[in-house]
Amino acid sequence: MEEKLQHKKYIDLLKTAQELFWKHGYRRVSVEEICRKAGVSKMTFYRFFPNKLELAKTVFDNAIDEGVQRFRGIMEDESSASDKIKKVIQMKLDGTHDISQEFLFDFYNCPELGLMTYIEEKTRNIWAMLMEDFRLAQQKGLFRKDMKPEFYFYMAQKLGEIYNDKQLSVLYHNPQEFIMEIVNFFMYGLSPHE
Amino acid sequence: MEEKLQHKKYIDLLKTAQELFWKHGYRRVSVEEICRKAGVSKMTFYRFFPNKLELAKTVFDNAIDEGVQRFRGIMEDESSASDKIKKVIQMKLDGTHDISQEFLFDFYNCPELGLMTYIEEKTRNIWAMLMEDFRLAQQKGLFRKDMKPEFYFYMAQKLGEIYNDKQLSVLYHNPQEFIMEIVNFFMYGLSPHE
DNA sequence: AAAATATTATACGAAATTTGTAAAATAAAA
DNA sequence: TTTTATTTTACAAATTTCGTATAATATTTT
Repeated sequence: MEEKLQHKKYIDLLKTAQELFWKHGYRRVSVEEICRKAGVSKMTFYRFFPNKLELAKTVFDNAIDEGVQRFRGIMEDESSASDKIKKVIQMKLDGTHDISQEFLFDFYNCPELGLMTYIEEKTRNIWAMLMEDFRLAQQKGLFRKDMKPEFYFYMAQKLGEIYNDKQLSVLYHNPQEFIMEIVNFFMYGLSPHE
Repeated sequence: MEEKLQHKKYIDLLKTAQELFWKHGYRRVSVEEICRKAGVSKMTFYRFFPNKLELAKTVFDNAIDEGVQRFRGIMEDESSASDKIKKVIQMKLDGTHDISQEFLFDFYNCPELGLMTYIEEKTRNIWAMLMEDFRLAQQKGLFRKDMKPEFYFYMAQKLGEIYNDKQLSVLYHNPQEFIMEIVNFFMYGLSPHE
């Protein structure tokens, strides 16, 4: 039974944990709560994970992997460059796939040592990987060439924060309108289009 | 200093508490967290509220009062009957003003005794009050007369649940579209309009 | 400035929650 | 049946949270 991924209970635990962590962060969620909601006993939990922290790391890793996969999927499909950007942005704003701020905050500010370096290292690797992907797409002519990839990702990162800004969001009648404003600014800057 | 409402700190505590309770429910939020976020020391907290539970009750009461006030505001303004209904529905779907499910769940399932009866009693009173308001508006010809007020409120109550149904929501491209579908169904049933 | 008041910082014991483990009881599979 | 997987229950240790007491600091009032 070395292959944990085969076990339904293992999958259930991961899913439930992500759901709760995404919503409430790391510290607000207890192991027992996860077990209860996933319909798994605490004992089997501890057969799959040595402790709560390792569970969180696994959830974190999987989320990153899935994110990278999605990103590549978007990059490799047939759509136009602007569509690609839109899709990436919408993925970020969606929230269910991207890593939740709530979770990241707890995860990062956890007194347990080694977590910050863990996240930083992981992030650095992903960062380099995505950067390379972007550079390739750029060479193929998908994106403006006079733009540093780092800047693109930095701005994409900022979108989440902007989107969560209450002060700004009240200016729009609904979330969709707000998203489109952000996307459009990101796509066309201040210049008119079409 | 009998008038607590005059104190800025008191207001800050209530606001912060509601924000956190609404998001994470009752049990996940600690007094210290509220104090920290509100920028108030724990001591002053306990000068305003005897304990966490009383704070929650106050938050709850205020939310209900504000809800009733909003409802009456909508009822008394100049707009058409259909606009009134739309506004009430949108208020319910908005979520920031309405009482959060997360909070209500914890609040209700709390082991502390007397809470359920507390909520039930409070709810019963509000219910009667709103019912009377609705009946009056109905007499003035604002709403269809062959409809029981109770049914109207029951359906309005159900809207929240429907709106939160994931299975249904994926059928729509964005939340706004989904809301409009619900509103329209509520407004016109199956018959075409305009 | 001095006195009175409001607020915070810190420390603390008691209660409650959470963690991770152990052993016995059930259920499922070989 | 025997083996394996899972749950239930109980538990000690660690952590968190609650609510209070006391001393220190800031703010207002006189």
